[in-house]
Amino acid sequence: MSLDAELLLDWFADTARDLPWRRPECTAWGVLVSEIMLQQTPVARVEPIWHEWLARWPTPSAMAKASQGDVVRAWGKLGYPRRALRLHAAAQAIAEQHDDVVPQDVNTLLALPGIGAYTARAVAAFAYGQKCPVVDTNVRRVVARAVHGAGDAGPPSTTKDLKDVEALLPENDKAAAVYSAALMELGALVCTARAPKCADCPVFDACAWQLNGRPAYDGPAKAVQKFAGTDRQVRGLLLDVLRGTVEPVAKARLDVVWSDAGQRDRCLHSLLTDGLVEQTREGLFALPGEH
DNA sequence: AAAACGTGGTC
DNA sequence: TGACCAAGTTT
Repeated sequence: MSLDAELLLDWFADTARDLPWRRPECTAWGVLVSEIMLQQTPVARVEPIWHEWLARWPTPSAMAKASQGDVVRAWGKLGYPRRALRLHAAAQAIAEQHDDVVPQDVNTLLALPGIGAYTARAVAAFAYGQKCPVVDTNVRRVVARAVHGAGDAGPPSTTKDLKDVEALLPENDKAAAVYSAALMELGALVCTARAPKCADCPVFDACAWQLNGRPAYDGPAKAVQKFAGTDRQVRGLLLDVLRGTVEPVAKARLDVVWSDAGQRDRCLHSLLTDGLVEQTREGLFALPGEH
């Protein structure tokens, strides 16, 4: 079972969103920044911040010169702010060890902080037009349905997932890279998690899920992430105070965001450990590297 | 290998 | 309204 590349490529050419990191003039650095920002964060929230970042830090070396605090503040409310710190560290590594050029090699990319199996291949494919399987949550869902005839993807298995997608890719490097983007776009726009728009699907006729009678997902239940009341929420509240000020603040300013002192202090400590917050000699708190 | 890690929109 | 979901990585 394989999906007709031409159908998907034609659909992509007609339907794909005009995203700034897909423009021909976008640099590899721009692609890398987009991929990090898009980890678990929707396109609509990434786009404006991406524009700000590329205008402010058009190259890895430009970002390498910024302070960690500047980067964390500019990250705003994209979420998972450790990504900002890791991207800053990656920028420094690229500037210092790779002549300010984003690496093309998957294994070299994998060695950079914050770059994992997905992002390394996304950069190789989308920034450099290489043929290599790019597997994200969209692609896993599309493959689970269209190829395996399941209702949804089961638990991830990097090795098997890469192999599944590798088998689908067209021979030609450039075509394979566009095909990878098309697979993701199909999952994002048509083959969605809830209420897939099968009537609009370019590979409807070849879809194993359709041919299989659209069975429901039968894999293990997916764990739902709680947020309210968790350390994640409290860390977010604490960091939000610091994002809003340039001057270091007294602990009392942080204490007001959460009533449970034990949880509050544990979270502040974890932020310090993560390097997202620093304490000044005077005992005040601030974003890192700005004082 | 499961769990931690932000934030906001949607149905 | 609250569960589910969003271009994952790290430990």
